[in-house]
Amino acid sequence: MPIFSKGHVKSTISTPEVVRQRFRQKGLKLTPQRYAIYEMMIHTDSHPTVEDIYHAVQPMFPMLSLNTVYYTLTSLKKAGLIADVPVQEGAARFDANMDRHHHMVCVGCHKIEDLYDQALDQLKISTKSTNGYLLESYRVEFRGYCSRCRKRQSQAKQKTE
Amino acid sequence: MPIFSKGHVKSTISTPEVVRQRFRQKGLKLTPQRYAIYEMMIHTDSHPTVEDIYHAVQPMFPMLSLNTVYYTLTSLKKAGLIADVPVQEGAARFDANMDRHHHMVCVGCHKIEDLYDQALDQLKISTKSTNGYLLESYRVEFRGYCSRCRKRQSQAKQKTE
DNA sequence: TTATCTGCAAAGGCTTTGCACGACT
DNA sequence: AGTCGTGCAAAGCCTTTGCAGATAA
Repeated sequence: MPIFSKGHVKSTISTPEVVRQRFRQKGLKLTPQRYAIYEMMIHTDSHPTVEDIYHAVQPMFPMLSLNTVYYTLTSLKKAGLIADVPVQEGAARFDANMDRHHHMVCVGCHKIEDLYDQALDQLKISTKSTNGYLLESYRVEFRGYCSRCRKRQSQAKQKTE
Repeated sequence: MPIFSKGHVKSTISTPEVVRQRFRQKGLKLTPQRYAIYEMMIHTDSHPTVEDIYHAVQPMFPMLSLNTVYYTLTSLKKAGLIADVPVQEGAARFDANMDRHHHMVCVGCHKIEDLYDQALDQLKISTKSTNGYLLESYRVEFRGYCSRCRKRQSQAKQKTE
């Protein structure tokens, strides 16, 4: 069963050596905590919060502090190994998937899923509209209801009918 | 001189009566503080933060509390009279321009400007990509450098050459 | 009159900062 | 050896909550 069923081939391969090299290349020291955090990030597409990451990694490092998670995420982000997910709902969310993609946010359960769409990757703005801006990047965020929340809604509706 | 030089005709007209009616329609009480806050919001396109609004209105109401600004903004948002600007940089930003539009964020000075572009208002996603989501809305955020920051950059570059 | 709004105060959540010890290169 | 990372603690910023008095409808 493919990890990505949507026709997207993940470009991020992570063996310990690859990770080690990637860190060295960016001038980042490779500590066990960092390795664990980065590994965890690579193997999820759930766009975890700092707390999520902390609770996922902490069992392996009982002494791990939240602070270190913050620090690590900041470092990884500066190095371009992860990105923060542009959603404004209290806690920040992070994403180790650096392939070009966009996001769908479920209004019901606040889940965030990746969206791959070629057309979205090629948006063009007429220079007339940009008011002198030199635009370098953009992101598209879709909002709606995920399949599970839709099911839940229609069931709740049936009951009241 | 037109307020909107980009071909956009502002649809929000605000006379005191219109505001009064709009509030009543939404079941909002029209207090002097609220009126002042909403008026201020309507007459700016700077996407102010709560603090910005507070400092703009406070001179007229020396007793005004930040709390009231928060409360008012929450009420106005629930009523659909304003929207929060989807940018995640510490403080929330608000916008009384409810016409369909998108935003350009300046990476240099963090200014936010409106972007009107018909093509952006008609994005379509193939249902194959949506993984069961029922998408209801979306927004596009562009990032880049505004004309002023571009000028500043090129000047700084000249000096070092 | 009554539900809402205001202002003050306090608490809450997320994040950053300071510092000394420890670890990676 | 020296720089960077870790953990603990404290502080910071933005926002929400609680409550009594005031006010718009």
